[in-house]
Amino acid sequence: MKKRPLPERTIERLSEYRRTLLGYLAGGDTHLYSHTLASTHGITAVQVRRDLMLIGFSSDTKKGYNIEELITFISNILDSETPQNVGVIGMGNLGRAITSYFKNKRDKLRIVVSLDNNPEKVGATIAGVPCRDINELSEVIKQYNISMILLTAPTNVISELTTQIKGSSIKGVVNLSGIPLTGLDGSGIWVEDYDIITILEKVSYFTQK
Amino acid sequence: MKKRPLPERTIERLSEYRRTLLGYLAGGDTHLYSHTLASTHGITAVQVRRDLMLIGFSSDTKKGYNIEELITFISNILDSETPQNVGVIGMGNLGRAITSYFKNKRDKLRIVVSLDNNPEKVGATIAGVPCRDINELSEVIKQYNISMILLTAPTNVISELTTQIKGSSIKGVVNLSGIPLTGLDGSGIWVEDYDIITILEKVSYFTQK
DNA sequence: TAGATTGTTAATCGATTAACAATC
DNA sequence: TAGATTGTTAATCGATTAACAATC
Repeated sequence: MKKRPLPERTIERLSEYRRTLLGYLAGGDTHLYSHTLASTHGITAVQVRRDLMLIGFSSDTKKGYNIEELITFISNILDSETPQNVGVIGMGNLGRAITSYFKNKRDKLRIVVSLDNNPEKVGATIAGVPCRDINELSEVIKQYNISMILLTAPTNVISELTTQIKGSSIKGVVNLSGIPLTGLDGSGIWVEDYDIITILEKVSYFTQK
Repeated sequence: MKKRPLPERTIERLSEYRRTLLGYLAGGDTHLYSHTLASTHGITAVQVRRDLMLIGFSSDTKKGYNIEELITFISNILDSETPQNVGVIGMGNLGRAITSYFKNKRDKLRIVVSLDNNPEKVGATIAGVPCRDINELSEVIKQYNISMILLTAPTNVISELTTQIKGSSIKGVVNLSGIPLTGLDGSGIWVEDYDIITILEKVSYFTQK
Protein backbone atom coordinates (compact mmCIF):
# COMPACT_ATOMS: atom_id res chain seq x y z
CA MET A 1 0.00 0.00 0.00
CA LYS A 2 2.75 2.41 1.02
CA LYS A 3 6.21 2.63 -0.48
CA ARG A 4 8.01 2.39 2.79
CA PRO A 5 6.86 -0.32 5.17
CA LEU A 6 5.35 0.86 8.42
CA PRO A 7 7.35 0.49 11.66
CA GLU A 8 7.28 -2.99 13.14
CA ARG A 9 5.77 -1.87 16.40
CA THR A 10 3.05 0.05 14.60
CA ILE A 11 2.10 -3.06 12.64
CA GLU A 12 1.88 -5.08 15.85
CA ARG A 13 -0.32 -2.46 17.45
CA LEU A 14 -2.57 -2.18 14.40
CA SER A 15 -3.22 -5.89 14.70
CA GLU A 16 -4.05 -5.45 18.36
CA TYR A 17 -6.22 -2.41 17.70
CA ARG A 18 -8.24 -4.32 15.14
CA ARG A 19 -8.86 -7.15 17.54
CA THR A 20 -10.09 -4.70 20.17
CA LEU A 21 -12.16 -2.75 17.65
CA LEU A 22 -13.91 -5.91 16.48
CA GLY A 23 -14.90 -6.46 20.10
CA TYR A 24 -16.29 -2.94 20.45
CA LEU A 25 -18.17 -3.31 17.18
CA ALA A 26 -19.70 -6.60 18.33
CA GLY A 27 -20.72 -4.80 21.51
CA GLY A 28 -22.72 -2.30 19.49
CA ASP A 29 -20.40 0.72 19.71
CA THR A 30 -19.98 2.90 16.66
CA HIS A 31 -17.26 5.38 17.69
CA LEU A 32 -14.37 5.49 20.13
CA TYR A 33 -11.78 8.04 21.25
CA SER A 34 -8.06 7.63 20.92
CA HIS A 35 -7.74 7.60 24.70
CA THR A 36 -10.29 4.80 24.99
CA LEU A 37 -8.38 2.60 22.60
CA ALA A 38 -5.13 3.62 24.28
CA SER A 39 -6.18 2.68 27.79
CA THR A 40 -7.43 -0.71 26.63
CA HIS A 41 -3.91 -1.37 25.41
CA GLY A 42 -2.07 0.31 28.25
CA ILE A 43 -0.48 2.92 26.00
CA THR A 44 -0.91 6.65 25.46
CA ALA A 45 -3.52 8.32 23.28
CA VAL A 46 -0.72 10.09 21.42
CA GLN A 47 0.68 6.78 20.32
CA VAL A 48 -2.68 5.66 18.99
CA ARG A 49 -3.12 8.90 17.07
CA ARG A 50 0.39 8.75 15.68
CA ASP A 51 -0.12 5.19 14.50
CA LEU A 52 -3.32 6.22 12.74
CA MET A 53 -1.56 9.22 11.29
CA LEU A 54 1.13 6.94 9.88
CA ILE A 55 -1.44 4.85 8.04
CA GLY A 56 -3.28 7.97 6.88
CA PHE A 57 -6.52 7.43 8.77
CA SER A 58 -8.41 10.39 10.12
CA SER A 59 -11.79 10.97 11.65
CA ASP A 60 -14.11 13.56 10.20
CA THR A 61 -15.67 14.37 13.55
CA LYS A 62 -14.63 15.25 17.06
CA LYS A 63 -16.64 12.33 18.35
CA GLY A 64 -13.79 9.91 18.01
CA TYR A 65 -13.08 7.42 15.30
CA ASN A 66 -15.72 5.51 13.38
CA ILE A 67 -15.03 1.95 14.48
CA GLU A 68 -16.28 0.27 11.35
CA GLU A 69 -14.29 2.54 9.05
CA LEU A 70 -11.18 2.12 11.12
CA ILE A 71 -11.44 -1.66 11.04
CA THR A 72 -11.77 -1.57 7.27
CA PHE A 73 -8.84 0.80 6.99
CA ILE A 74 -6.56 -1.31 9.18
CA SER A 75 -7.66 -4.43 7.33
CA ASN A 76 -6.58 -2.85 4.05
CA ILE A 77 -3.12 -2.43 5.52
CA LEU A 78 -2.74 -5.76 7.27
CA ASP A 79 -4.61 -8.14 5.05
CA SER A 80 -3.36 -9.51 1.80
CA GLU A 81 -5.70 -9.32 -1.16
CA THR A 82 -5.98 -13.06 -1.54
CA PRO A 83 -6.16 -15.35 1.49
CA GLN A 84 -2.82 -16.67 2.69
CA ASN A 85 -2.51 -20.29 3.61
CA VAL A 86 -0.63 -21.34 6.71
CA GLY A 87 0.71 -24.76 7.64
CA VAL A 88 1.44 -26.01 11.14
CA ILE A 89 4.41 -28.29 11.63
CA GLY A 90 4.00 -30.42 14.74
CA MET A 91 0.56 -31.44 15.97
CA GLY A 92 1.30 -31.81 19.67
CA ASN A 93 -0.60 -29.86 22.29
CA LEU A 94 0.82 -26.56 21.06
CA GLY A 95 0.04 -27.17 17.40
CA ARG A 96 -3.49 -28.22 18.21
CA ALA A 97 -4.02 -25.28 20.56
CA ILE A 98 -3.01 -22.76 17.92
CA THR A 99 -4.95 -24.45 15.12
CA SER A 100 -8.14 -24.53 17.18
CA TYR A 101 -7.65 -20.93 18.29
CA PHE A 102 -7.28 -19.76 14.69
CA LYS A 103 -10.43 -21.41 13.41
CA ASN A 104 -12.52 -18.81 11.53
CA LYS A 105 -10.79 -15.88 13.18
CA ARG A 106 -9.41 -14.25 10.04
CA ASP A 107 -10.64 -14.91 6.53
CA LYS A 108 -7.45 -13.71 4.87
CA LEU A 109 -5.23 -15.90 7.01
CA ARG A 110 -6.09 -19.52 7.50
CA ILE A 111 -4.47 -22.68 8.73
CA VAL A 112 -5.23 -25.25 6.07
CA VAL A 113 -2.98 -28.20 6.82
CA SER A 114 -0.73 -29.66 9.49
CA LEU A 115 2.26 -31.98 9.38
CA ASP A 116 3.48 -34.54 11.85
CA ASN A 117 5.55 -37.70 11.93
CA ASN A 118 3.22 -39.69 14.16
CA PRO A 119 1.52 -42.45 12.06
CA GLU A 120 -1.56 -42.21 14.25
CA LYS A 121 -2.00 -38.57 13.33
CA VAL A 122 -1.03 -38.69 9.67
CA GLY A 123 -4.16 -39.00 7.54
CA ALA A 124 -6.48 -37.85 10.29
CA THR A 125 -8.28 -34.54 10.61
CA ILE A 126 -7.03 -32.78 13.74
CA ALA A 127 -8.41 -29.52 15.07
CA GLY A 128 -10.32 -29.24 11.84
CA VAL A 129 -7.44 -29.56 9.38
CA PRO A 130 -5.92 -32.55 7.63
CA CYS A 131 -2.67 -33.87 9.05
CA ARG A 132 -0.07 -34.99 6.56
CA ASP A 133 3.23 -36.84 6.82
CA ILE A 134 6.17 -34.54 7.54
CA ASN A 135 8.13 -36.35 4.84
CA GLU A 136 5.75 -34.91 2.30
CA LEU A 137 6.50 -31.34 3.36
CA SER A 138 7.56 -30.06 -0.08
CA GLU A 139 4.57 -31.56 -1.86
CA VAL A 140 2.16 -30.33 0.79
CA ILE A 141 3.53 -26.78 0.56
CA LYS A 142 2.90 -26.79 -3.18
CA GLN A 143 -0.44 -28.55 -3.01
CA TYR A 144 -1.89 -26.16 -0.46
CA ASN A 145 0.01 -23.10 -1.68
CA ILE A 146 1.42 -22.48 1.81
CA SER A 147 3.18 -19.16 2.32
CA MET A 148 3.76 -19.28 6.07
CA ILE A 149 4.71 -21.93 8.59
CA LEU A 150 3.93 -22.20 12.27
CA LEU A 151 6.73 -24.32 13.65
CA THR A 152 6.03 -26.29 16.82
CA ALA A 153 8.13 -29.38 16.07
CA PRO A 154 10.54 -30.85 18.63
CA THR A 155 14.09 -29.50 18.66
CA ASN A 156 15.77 -32.57 17.25
CA VAL A 157 14.13 -32.24 13.83
CA ILE A 158 14.47 -28.47 13.43
CA SER A 159 17.70 -28.36 11.45
CA GLU A 160 16.44 -30.88 8.91
CA LEU A 161 13.18 -28.98 8.55
CA THR A 162 15.08 -25.73 8.10
CA THR A 163 16.81 -27.10 5.03
CA GLN A 164 13.52 -28.09 3.48
CA ILE A 165 11.87 -24.79 4.31
CA LYS A 166 14.79 -22.92 2.78
CA GLY A 167 14.31 -24.79 -0.48
CA SER A 168 10.59 -24.08 -0.62
CA SER A 169 8.40 -21.13 -1.53
CA ILE A 170 7.75 -20.33 2.14
CA LYS A 171 7.91 -16.59 2.89
CA GLY A 172 7.68 -16.50 6.67
CA VAL A 173 8.02 -18.69 9.73
CA VAL A 174 6.79 -18.27 13.28
CA ASN A 175 9.20 -20.42 15.22
CA LEU A 176 7.83 -21.70 18.51
CA SER A 177 10.15 -24.67 18.74
CA GLY A 178 12.30 -23.22 21.48
CA ILE A 179 15.58 -23.13 19.58
CA PRO A 180 16.61 -20.38 17.18
CA LEU A 181 16.22 -21.04 13.50
CA THR A 182 19.62 -20.84 11.88
CA GLY A 183 20.64 -21.34 8.28
CA LEU A 184 17.93 -19.21 6.73
CA ASP A 185 20.23 -16.20 6.26
CA GLY A 186 20.03 -14.83 2.79
CA SER A 187 16.89 -16.79 2.00
CA GLY A 188 14.71 -13.74 2.48
CA ILE A 189 12.42 -15.72 4.76
CA TRP A 190 11.02 -13.61 7.58
CA VAL A 191 11.41 -15.38 10.93
CA GLU A 192 9.88 -14.57 14.29
CA ASP A 193 11.18 -16.60 17.23
CA TYR A 194 9.10 -16.88 20.37
CA ASP A 195 9.92 -18.93 23.42
CA ILE A 196 7.78 -19.03 26.51
CA ILE A 197 10.77 -19.60 28.79
CA THR A 198 12.43 -16.41 27.57
CA ILE A 199 9.20 -14.50 28.09
CA LEU A 200 8.82 -15.80 31.63
CA GLU A 201 12.47 -15.16 32.43
CA LYS A 202 12.02 -11.59 31.30
CA VAL A 203 8.98 -11.12 33.52
CA SER A 204 10.86 -12.76 36.35
CA TYR A 205 13.83 -10.40 35.96
CA PHE A 206 11.80 -7.21 35.82
CA THR A 207 9.56 -8.12 38.71
CA GLN A 208 12.57 -8.77 40.91
CA LYS A 209 14.59 -5.62 40.19
CA MET B 1 22.40 -7.21 41.14
CA LYS B 2 22.82 -3.86 39.37
CA LYS B 3 21.28 -0.59 40.41
CA ARG B 4 19.77 0.14 37.05
CA PRO B 5 17.93 -2.69 35.35
CA LEU B 6 19.41 -3.92 32.09
CA PRO B 7 17.68 -3.04 28.80
CA GLU B 8 14.67 -5.21 28.02
CA ARG B 9 16.11 -6.49 24.77
CA THR B 10 19.37 -7.41 26.45
CA ILE B 11 17.50 -9.47 29.03
CA GLU B 12 15.61 -11.29 26.30
CA ARG B 13 18.83 -12.05 24.47
CA LEU B 14 20.60 -13.20 27.62
CA SER B 15 17.85 -15.76 28.09
CA GLU B 16 18.29 -16.87 24.49
CA TYR B 17 22.08 -16.98 24.79
CA ARG B 18 21.85 -19.17 27.85
CA ARG B 19 19.59 -21.62 26.09
CA THR B 20 22.03 -21.85 23.19
CA LEU B 21 25.05 -22.08 25.50
CA LEU B 22 23.50 -24.97 27.39
CA GLY B 23 23.22 -26.75 24.06
CA TYR B 24 26.86 -26.13 23.20
CA LEU B 25 27.92 -27.28 26.65
CA ALA B 26 25.92 -30.48 26.29
CA GLY B 27 27.65 -30.98 22.95
CA GLY B 28 31.02 -30.95 24.66
CA ASP B 29 32.25 -27.48 23.66
CA THR B 30 34.14 -25.41 26.20
CA HIS B 31 34.59 -22.05 24.46
CA LEU B 32 32.87 -20.03 21.77
CA TYR B 33 33.47 -16.75 19.95
CA SER B 34 31.13 -13.81 19.98
CA HIS B 35 30.54 -14.26 16.25
CA THR B 36 29.57 -17.91 16.74
CA LEU B 37 26.95 -17.04 19.30
CA ALA B 38 25.85 -14.12 17.15
CA SER B 39 25.29 -16.12 13.99
CA THR B 40 23.27 -18.72 15.88
CA HIS B 41 20.91 -15.92 16.83
CA GLY B 42 21.02 -14.03 13.56
CA ILE B 43 22.53 -10.94 15.13
CA THR B 44 25.92 -9.22 15.01
CA ALA B 45 28.96 -10.10 17.10
CA VAL B 46 29.09 -6.52 18.30
CA GLN B 47 25.68 -6.88 19.83
CA VAL B 48 26.73 -10.02 21.68
CA ARG B 49 29.86 -8.32 23.00
CA ARG B 50 27.94 -5.25 24.03
CA ASP B 51 25.38 -7.32 25.91
CA LEU B 52 28.16 -9.11 27.75
CA MET B 53 29.85 -5.80 28.46
CA LEU B 54 26.61 -4.51 29.98
CA ILE B 55 26.47 -7.40 32.42
CA GLY B 56 30.19 -7.09 33.15
CA PHE B 57 31.33 -10.40 31.75
CA SER B 58 34.70 -10.67 30.06
CA SER B 59 36.86 -13.45 28.79
CA ASP B 60 40.44 -13.75 29.95
CA THR B 61 41.63 -15.24 26.69
CA LYS B 62 41.44 -14.57 22.98
CA LYS B 63 39.98 -18.02 22.47
CA GLY B 64 36.46 -16.83 22.97
CA TYR B 65 34.24 -17.06 26.01
CA ASN B 66 34.29 -19.90 28.49
CA ILE B 67 30.85 -21.40 28.01
CA GLU B 68 30.44 -22.76 31.50
CA GLU B 69 31.49 -19.49 33.14
CA LEU B 70 29.22 -17.50 30.88
CA ILE B 71 26.24 -19.69 31.68
CA THR B 72 26.88 -19.21 35.39
CA PHE B 73 27.28 -15.48 34.93
CA ILE B 74 24.05 -15.11 32.96
CA SER B 75 22.23 -17.30 35.47
CA ASN B 76 23.30 -14.98 38.24
CA ILE B 77 21.62 -12.15 36.38
CA LEU B 78 18.45 -13.90 35.25
CA ASP B 79 17.71 -16.30 38.06
CA SER B 80 16.20 -15.37 41.35
CA GLU B 81 17.94 -16.66 44.45
CA THR B 82 15.03 -18.76 45.55
CA PRO B 83 12.91 -20.68 43.03
CA GLN B 84 9.87 -18.82 41.79
CA ASN B 85 6.59 -20.63 41.52
CA VAL B 86 4.38 -20.20 38.49
CA GLY B 87 0.70 -21.05 38.09
CA VAL B 88 -1.09 -21.75 34.83
CA ILE B 89 -4.66 -20.58 34.47
CA GLY B 90 -6.53 -22.61 31.87
CA MET B 91 -5.60 -26.21 31.20
CA GLY B 92 -6.68 -26.48 27.59
CA ASN B 93 -4.28 -27.54 24.85
CA LEU B 94 -2.19 -24.40 25.29
CA GLY B 95 -1.91 -24.68 29.06
CA ARG B 96 -0.94 -28.31 28.82
CA ALA B 97 1.56 -27.67 26.05
CA ILE B 98 3.36 -25.00 28.06
CA THR B 99 3.30 -26.98 31.29
CA SER B 100 4.78 -30.04 29.62
CA TYR B 101 7.38 -27.97 27.81
CA PHE B 102 8.51 -26.38 31.07
CA LYS B 103 8.99 -29.60 32.96
CA ASN B 104 12.48 -29.63 34.52
CA LYS B 105 13.81 -26.96 32.19
CA ARG B 106 14.75 -24.38 34.81
CA ASP B 107 15.20 -25.10 38.48
CA LYS B 108 14.63 -21.50 39.56
CA LEU B 109 11.38 -21.21 37.66
CA ARG B 110 8.78 -23.92 37.94
CA ILE B 111 5.16 -24.46 37.17
CA VAL B 112 3.71 -25.94 40.33
CA VAL B 113 -0.06 -25.77 39.89
CA SER B 114 -2.77 -25.16 37.34
CA LEU B 115 -6.32 -23.87 37.57
CA ASP B 116 -9.36 -24.66 35.50
CA ASN B 117 -13.14 -24.61 35.82
CA ASN B 118 -13.75 -28.00 34.23
CA PRO B 119 -14.90 -30.46 36.95
CA GLU B 120 -13.24 -33.30 35.09
CA LYS B 121 -9.88 -31.58 35.35
CA VAL B 122 -10.14 -30.17 38.87
CA GLY B 123 -8.47 -32.52 41.32
CA ALA B 124 -6.52 -34.37 38.65
CA THR B 125 -2.82 -34.20 37.92
CA ILE B 126 -2.36 -32.81 34.41
CA ALA B 127 0.99 -32.50 32.62
CA GLY B 128 2.58 -33.35 35.94
CA VAL B 129 1.00 -30.67 38.11
CA PRO B 130 -2.15 -30.63 40.21
CA CYS B 131 -5.17 -28.89 38.74
CA ARG B 132 -7.28 -26.85 41.13
CA ASP B 133 -10.63 -25.12 40.88
CA ILE B 134 -10.40 -21.62 39.45
CA ASN B 135 -12.71 -20.43 42.23
CA GLU B 136 -9.95 -21.17 44.69
CA LEU B 137 -7.49 -18.89 42.91
CA SER B 138 -6.68 -16.70 45.92
CA GLU B 139 -6.09 -19.64 48.25
CA VAL B 140 -4.02 -21.48 45.66
CA ILE B 141 -1.78 -18.46 45.10
CA LYS B 142 -1.09 -18.27 48.82
CA GLN B 143 -0.74 -21.99 49.33
CA TYR B 144 1.78 -22.43 46.52
CA ASN B 145 3.42 -19.03 46.97
CA ILE B 146 2.81 -18.19 43.30
CA SER B 147 4.56 -15.08 42.00
CA MET B 148 3.76 -15.35 38.30
CA ILE B 149 0.78 -16.42 36.22
CA LEU B 150 0.61 -17.89 32.76
CA LEU B 151 -2.82 -16.93 31.52
CA THR B 152 -4.41 -19.13 28.87
CA ALA B 153 -8.03 -18.88 29.95
CA PRO B 154 -10.84 -18.12 27.47
CA THR B 155 -11.67 -14.48 26.83
CA ASN B 156 -15.00 -14.42 28.61
CA VAL B 157 -13.49 -14.96 32.05
CA ILE B 158 -10.49 -12.66 31.71
CA SER B 159 -11.95 -9.54 33.29
CA GLU B 160 -13.11 -11.42 36.38
CA LEU B 161 -9.71 -13.07 36.71
CA THR B 162 -8.01 -9.71 36.36
CA THR B 163 -9.79 -8.42 39.43
CA GLN B 164 -8.65 -11.38 41.48
CA ILE B 165 -5.08 -11.18 40.22
CA LYS B 166 -4.96 -7.49 41.08
CA GLY B 167 -5.92 -8.25 44.65
CA SER B 168 -3.29 -10.95 45.04
CA SER B 169 0.46 -11.05 45.59
CA ILE B 170 1.11 -11.86 41.92
CA LYS B 171 4.05 -9.90 40.49
CA GLY B 172 3.88 -10.75 36.80
CA VAL B 173 1.55 -12.18 34.18
CA VAL B 174 2.21 -13.64 30.76
CA ASN B 175 -1.09 -13.13 29.01
CA LEU B 176 -1.74 -15.55 26.18
CA SER B 177 -5.50 -15.24 26.27
CA GLY B 178 -5.74 -13.19 23.09
CA ILE B 179 -7.28 -10.08 24.61
CA PRO B 180 -5.30 -7.32 26.33
CA LEU B 181 -5.28 -7.31 30.10
CA THR B 182 -6.79 -4.07 31.32
CA GLY B 183 -7.39 -2.83 34.81
CA LEU B 184 -3.97 -3.67 36.20
CA ASP B 185 -2.68 -0.11 35.87
CA GLY B 186 -1.08 1.10 39.03
CA SER B 187 -0.94 -2.38 40.50
CA GLY B 188 2.75 -2.70 39.67
CA ILE B 189 2.12 -6.07 38.05
CA TRP B 190 4.35 -6.63 35.02
CA VAL B 191 2.33 -7.86 32.06
CA GLU B 192 3.50 -9.33 28.77
CA ASP B 193 0.81 -9.88 26.14
CA TYR B 194 1.40 -12.33 23.32
CA ASP B 195 -1.06 -13.28 20.66
CA ILE B 196 -0.31 -15.68 17.88
CA ILE B 197 -2.64 -13.93 15.45
CA THR B 198 -0.77 -10.66 15.87
CA ILE B 199 2.54 -12.42 15.34
CA LEU B 200 1.30 -14.07 12.16
CA GLU B 201 -0.25 -10.85 10.88
CA LYS B 202 3.07 -9.14 11.37
CA VAL B 203 4.91 -11.84 9.43
CA SER B 204 2.23 -11.66 6.77
CA TYR B 205 2.62 -7.89 6.41
CA PHE B 206 6.39 -7.88 6.16
CA THR B 207 6.55 -10.76 3.74
CA GLN B 208 4.13 -9.01 1.39
CA LYS B 209 5.70 -5.56 1.31
C1' DT C 1 54.62 -9.06 13.49
C1' DA C 2 49.97 -9.81 11.23
C1' DG C 3 45.55 -11.37 11.95
C1' DA C 4 41.82 -12.30 14.76
C1' DT C 5 39.38 -11.16 18.57
C1' DT C 6 37.57 -8.47 22.55
C1' DG C 7 35.87 -4.27 24.95
C1' DT C 8 34.14 0.35 24.70
C1' DT C 9 32.82 4.97 23.11
C1' DA C 10 30.54 7.66 19.71
C1' DA C 11 27.26 7.88 16.07
C1' DT C 12 23.15 6.42 14.11
C1' DC C 13 18.77 4.53 13.77
C1' DG C 14 14.08 3.50 15.36
C1' DA C 15 10.36 4.35 18.43
C1' DT C 16 7.98 7.09 21.95
C1' DT C 17 6.62 11.22 24.06
C1' DA C 18 6.20 16.31 24.56
C1' DA C 19 4.41 20.28 22.79
C1' DC C 20 1.17 22.67 20.46
C1' DA C 21 -1.84 24.37 16.58
C1' DA C 22 -6.28 23.36 14.65
C1' DT C 23 -10.97 22.01 15.02
C1' DC C 24 -15.52 21.04 16.71
C1' DT D 1 -16.62 30.64 24.20
C1' DA D 2 -14.29 26.89 26.95
C1' DG D 3 -13.14 22.31 26.94
C1' DA D 4 -12.15 18.24 24.71
C1' DT D 5 -10.25 16.14 21.00
C1' DT D 6 -7.43 15.32 16.79
C1' DG D 7 -3.24 15.69 13.84
C1' DT D 8 1.55 16.71 13.42
C1' DT D 9 6.26 18.34 14.25
C1' DA D 10 10.10 18.47 17.30
C1' DA D 11 12.47 16.56 21.16
C1' DT D 12 13.70 12.74 23.75
C1' DC D 13 14.55 8.16 24.87
C1' DG D 14 16.10 3.44 23.96
C1' DA D 15 18.55 0.23 21.16
C1' DT D 16 21.76 -0.95 17.48
C1' DT D 17 25.74 -0.32 14.79
C1' DA D 18 30.13 1.94 13.40
C1' DA D 19 34.58 2.86 14.59
C1' DC D 20 38.57 1.86 16.76
C1' DA D 21 42.00 0.99 20.54
C1' DA D 22 43.80 -2.87 23.09
C1' DT D 23 45.22 -7.54 23.44
C1' DC D 24 46.77 -12.13 22.43
